Amino acid sequence: MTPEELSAAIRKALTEAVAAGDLRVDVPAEVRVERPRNRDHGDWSTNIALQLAKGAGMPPRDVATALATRLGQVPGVKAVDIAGPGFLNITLDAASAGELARSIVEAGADYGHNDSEAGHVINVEFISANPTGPLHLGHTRWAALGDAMSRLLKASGATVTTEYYINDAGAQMDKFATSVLARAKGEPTPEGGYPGAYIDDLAAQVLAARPDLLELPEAEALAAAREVAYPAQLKDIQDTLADFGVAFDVWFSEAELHDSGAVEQAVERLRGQGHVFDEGGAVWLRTTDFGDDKDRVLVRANGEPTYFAADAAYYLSKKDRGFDEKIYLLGADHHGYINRLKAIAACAGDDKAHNIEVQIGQLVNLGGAKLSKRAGNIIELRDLINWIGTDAIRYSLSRYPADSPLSLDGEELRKQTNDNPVFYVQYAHARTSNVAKLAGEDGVDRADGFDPSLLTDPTEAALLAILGDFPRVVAHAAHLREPHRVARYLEDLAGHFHKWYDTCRVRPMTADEEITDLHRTRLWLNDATRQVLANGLALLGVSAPERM
RNA sequence: GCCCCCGUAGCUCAGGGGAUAGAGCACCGCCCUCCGGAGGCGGUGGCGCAGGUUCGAAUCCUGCCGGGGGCACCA
Repeated sequence: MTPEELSAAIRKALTEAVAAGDLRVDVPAEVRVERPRNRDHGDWSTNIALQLAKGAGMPPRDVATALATRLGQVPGVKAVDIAGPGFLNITLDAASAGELARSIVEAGADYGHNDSEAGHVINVEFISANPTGPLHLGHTRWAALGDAMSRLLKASGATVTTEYYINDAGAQMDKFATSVLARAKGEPTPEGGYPGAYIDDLAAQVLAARPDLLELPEAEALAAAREVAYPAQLKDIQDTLADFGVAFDVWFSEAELHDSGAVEQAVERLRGQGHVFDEGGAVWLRTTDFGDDKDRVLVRANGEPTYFAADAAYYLSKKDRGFDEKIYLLGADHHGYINRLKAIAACAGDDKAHNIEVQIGQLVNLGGAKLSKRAGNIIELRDLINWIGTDAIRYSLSRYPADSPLSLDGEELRKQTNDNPVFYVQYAHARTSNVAKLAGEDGVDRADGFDPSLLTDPTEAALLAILGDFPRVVAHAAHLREPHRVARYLEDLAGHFHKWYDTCRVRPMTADEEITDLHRTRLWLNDATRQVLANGLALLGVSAPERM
């Protein structure tokens, strides 16, 4: 019996109790069952009686009693206890609970997938770093979390497009080209330009591609520098992300928004919506109508569109491309953008509570990292991958919510020990893999038998319960956009597996020992655990090694 | 000044109104004739402060204290 089935059974019991006149309440659409912290409280528990007591005008324990007698009759339910103020603690038959092991193995990589976000068409934009330098630590948190979040939403049935907005227009690109050209000429980095040895590398590439560079007129030289350096830098970003396991569906160019006229069109569309006004020679968007603390300029008095105008055009592009929900994952330094971005949505006629969602990732502090001379005393993602490894970085960043400031220690993350939760989880997966491999060599074959009533050990009930919780965890994490819940779940699961492993042997002890259904059934449970560990790690973009 | 995030064990952090507040590390004890000891079992130790809402608050509200971040016709 899965928790979903149990939840349905409780609803049915409620409906029957109401029909019989034992209770007078509205039956809620959904009844939540949860795994109690304390195993003495059964396999599953629900506080539904406490929640309904007020509406029913009865003491919670009386509501619980009315439900408990009916629930006790349900096949697969072994015991129902009323505890504390009115909790219902439910224990399942071993046979009923154990069926789950087989259904997980049969579902395979699909186990955990659910339809809680079905019908949602979502655009997830993250990182969107300027292509004027390498990715660094500041981008890495959202690289890990944004990618995991997208995977979670897909697994929960949403239609998801991931997108990287390339800020390849405007003053910072001019500064970038100027910096590269200066270094190509052997001149010092201009005031306010981009420092760092990577600029020298780009300058060398420009000179290699355009040996005539230094003879060109200034404007042409600048254009040439940009033509070579920009794609090279963008490719560096793309290659680094590929190595980090992050693949974007769309790389969206800001310059194209300008070149195609989309920015001017956006201004006119917003004007048509009635939220644009002219003042002091500039064109403004009245974002204060929708919660912003001041109105924003779209077109400067000198005729140049602002960055904000491109933001508006970009939002409209997302809207036009059919994305009902637009998720923006931004760094902490962008928190001032929340209100103005939401105001764009509202000015465009959208619902700023539904069509746009902005999340702010707080800063990560990494101890022990060497700063990059190449990029000018920042911590480069490329260096992090080489130093710590993709799995450890992604996992470490994925196990904390984005909105909490975070301090990590690089040397700890390098350790292949328990200081490092990623190894705890991966090790559990490697163990399940090894057990499966050795059991196969022993001649234990799942196909020869499955008798879940044999899974009577308390560690087996606990393991089955947490395995059954996985789809709910995925759905919940997707709904809240909180991938860290999956990581925490995996650590919990790994712990339950290790306890079971220590208590219950899967394989025969000796070659002479007869292979029984107990061996086979435990192998089903081992393999179900392995599957869930693998599925969970996949959602985080972390590998599930068979050997470590 | 105004706005946002965060204050939970010695450290890094979970905990979205419920039962005795959890995990890893650190520290102190145990457990391999047994599938990987990168494991398991036990112990020490905590909700910044003050009010409020509630049958019930780490969780929701208000104020204060402390840490981080943000205010633009920059990008």
